[in-house]
Amino acid sequence: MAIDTKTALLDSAERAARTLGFDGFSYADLAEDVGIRKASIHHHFPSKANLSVALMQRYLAKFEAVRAEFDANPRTGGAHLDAIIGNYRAGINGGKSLCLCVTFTTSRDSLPPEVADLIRRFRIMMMDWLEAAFRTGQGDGSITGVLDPAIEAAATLPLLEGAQLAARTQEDPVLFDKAMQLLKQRIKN
Amino acid sequence: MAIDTKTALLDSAERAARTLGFDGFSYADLAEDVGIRKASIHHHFPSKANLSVALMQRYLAKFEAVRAEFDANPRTGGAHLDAIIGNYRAGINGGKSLCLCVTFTTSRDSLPPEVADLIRRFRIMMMDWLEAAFRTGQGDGSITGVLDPAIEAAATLPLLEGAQLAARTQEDPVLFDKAMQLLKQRIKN
DNA sequence: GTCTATAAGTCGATAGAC
DNA sequence: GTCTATCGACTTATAGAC
Repeated sequence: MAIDTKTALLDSAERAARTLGFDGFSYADLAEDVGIRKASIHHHFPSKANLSVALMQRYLAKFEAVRAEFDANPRTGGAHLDAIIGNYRAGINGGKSLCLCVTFTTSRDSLPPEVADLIRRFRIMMMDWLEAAFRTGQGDGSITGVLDPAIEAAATLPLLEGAQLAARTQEDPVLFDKAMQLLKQRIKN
Repeated sequence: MAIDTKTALLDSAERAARTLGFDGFSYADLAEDVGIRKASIHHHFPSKANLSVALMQRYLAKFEAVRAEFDANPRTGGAHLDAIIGNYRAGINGGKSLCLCVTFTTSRDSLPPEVADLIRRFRIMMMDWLEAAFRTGQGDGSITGVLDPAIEAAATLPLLEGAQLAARTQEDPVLFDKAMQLLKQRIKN
């Protein structure tokens, strides 16, 4: 899957962080998973704090790209909202995984301030995408009952993250779907 | 504040877990906070796994009592929903803290299965309270736009937990309030 | 019930050879 | 860029005196 060692390490660390939390895995775990010695990891990521920043940078960049690609063609607001929900649904991985923002938030104080800032930027980006989706959906009729797109977005991002948590508590993606049911009913594509 | 050492340890551990995550504090931290030696903690809680179960048991019992007390007198559905939102709002502690269920969920796999079961019971209790609130509010007109109380509850619990996360990301309780704005607008007390 | 002392292991991180 | 070897700090946990 991974072309180079650095990418393999990021992949392994992201998987571990989203499943066990950032304090729940060690360089020894990564070393075993990737197949190198743990001292070698320090060549790519001098410190674990450094690794946490790299993880969050890549995560933000990935979802900025996802959004940009989806924005390339014109869509209904409902289609945008559906796509965002789909991304969060895919992120739970059968109820075993959470958004990196969620796991990092629980250990916020042990992480470098740069991570908190990247999470803030991720949330602004996602909130902006959601607000645009609701505004478009309000205009084209693809989302019902929209009064204020900004207020809708401010409620929807927490709902998406909370729905991932719900699924994770019982390792059951159905709990994610139940949490999203009310919102999904409002999409008329 | 705490009468006995065991309670003081539970208080300290709960504060630490909700702020730093369960993997983010050690017996040494508790010892310093409570003012005893770390070996003495093992007399009250033989292992850290044991402590995690005790924390979750007390947390569940506390909120079952909160609900029972609030249920003692008849109220509108809107008043119930308001009370639940108020409890979660109080739990964020200025944006520094999360619900124990949320922090424990991120380190789910490192905790004893009993904890996962207690979280499940906590969620069932809270979901039941929410559903009753929406059902009552549907009947007495204190909550607008309720079609299916069960579906509303399934979306609201994740929203409450997600709103806590939002506030925690930037240590700003206003983000909790913004997340709850849409729901709060529907309460007509 | 709290203490001192200590075990046995893991943690992130470094030095230096290849 | 990966390795072996090792460091010092920290982790949970135990034994046994008081």
